[in-house]
Amino acid sequence: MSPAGETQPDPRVTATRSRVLAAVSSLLESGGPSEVTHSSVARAAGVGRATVYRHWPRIDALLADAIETRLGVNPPATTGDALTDLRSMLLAIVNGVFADDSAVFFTTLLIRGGDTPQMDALRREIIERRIGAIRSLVERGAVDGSIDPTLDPDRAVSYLAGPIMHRRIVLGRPVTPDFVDDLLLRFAATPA
Amino acid sequence: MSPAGETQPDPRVTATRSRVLAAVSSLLESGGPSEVTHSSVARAAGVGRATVYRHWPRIDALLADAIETRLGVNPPATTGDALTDLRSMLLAIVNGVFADDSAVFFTTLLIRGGDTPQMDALRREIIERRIGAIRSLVERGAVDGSIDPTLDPDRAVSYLAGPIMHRRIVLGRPVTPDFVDDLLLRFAATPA
DNA sequence: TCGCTATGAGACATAGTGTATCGGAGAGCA
DNA sequence: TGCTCTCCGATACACTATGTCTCATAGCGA
Repeated sequence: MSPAGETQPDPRVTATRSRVLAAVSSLLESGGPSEVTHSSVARAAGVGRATVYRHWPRIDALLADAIETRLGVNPPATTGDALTDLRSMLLAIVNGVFADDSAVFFTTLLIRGGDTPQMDALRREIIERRIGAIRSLVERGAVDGSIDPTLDPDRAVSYLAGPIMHRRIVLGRPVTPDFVDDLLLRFAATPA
Repeated sequence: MSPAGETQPDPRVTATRSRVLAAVSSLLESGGPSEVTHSSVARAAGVGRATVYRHWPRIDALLADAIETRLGVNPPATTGDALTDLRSMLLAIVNGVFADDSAVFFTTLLIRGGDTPQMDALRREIIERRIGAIRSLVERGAVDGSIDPTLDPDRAVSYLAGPIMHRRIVLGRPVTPDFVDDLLLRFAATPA
């Protein structure tokens, strides 16, 4: 018998779900959110159109699920001093949310964020998770002395994530570790 | 007779054009780019559907025109030293591209930027105009001594515009003059 | 093996899209 | 004022997309 209350999901369901979500990812990357429709997704996934409607009656939910599976994970590191941790945190963000093929997911989240409660909740959650992490590191750094104590944690978030986002999404140029280091040196590190 | 070669535009054309573009702006603000269709625009503008198709056979062109009329103007100031000018430039950007009711236009430009050559050209032009202005001010400031000479003009653009964009679009919080001042002090001003 | 559930295929009404046509109203000019 | 030309709105049309429903089939768990 399966563990009490925990029913094993039907492998057919998980199979179609992953096939569909993979198709959504692919469509989102190649053509943006406007290309993601029930029909196009069904065609791309090799799945019946009615099946897509069954699982995700609304497009928002479909987009939200696809975005979540892509941007959901975010492994923060907690070793060393706060500045070092902040550095690896920012690099993780660069290679995660702002990675070449993930940027569309993030901008979609931003622009479609207010469309539906589910989407809005996802937007808040994904953003807040990163914001909170940066914020607490800045606060810790003010104590252990590795980060400028006059830096307002609330603004620091924009100071640090903003330039990365701008360079990647507005300018469409790569964000190198050197960029992040210079950013930290100018903004966050304790002045000599 | 009208001036050689320059024919005065038909007032009917300019009238419908402005009515339609106003409707697009309104739809874009209230519901985002996905709400902007030939039908919805025609309905909102009180104009025949065929008329919209006549002027803008493609939606991209319609969006591009609406975005251009909104974000097209950008009055830069050139008095005082470079840092002062940079400050007023950033404040102009805050009250222009990133103003409450203009932010959608900018994000639309970002996400739909690659859709069509016209849209892409507009995106480049609008961004480059601001980028170029900031860049040249930073270069000037390195000479007149008001801006940190070790600041790479290329990166300065992201350092300055990024945080503003992040605070406004990602966090959805207001960008005050004080925010800009602190930003300039930390990033651009010559270290004491 | 057997019930149960998810799926694919298709039917269906409805709504939206893009194009073409046509009469009427307004602009420009003498 | 009267004339011509252009633009507009309305309508028709073929076509595609959307959302819902039904039903036979195949794979699942026991």
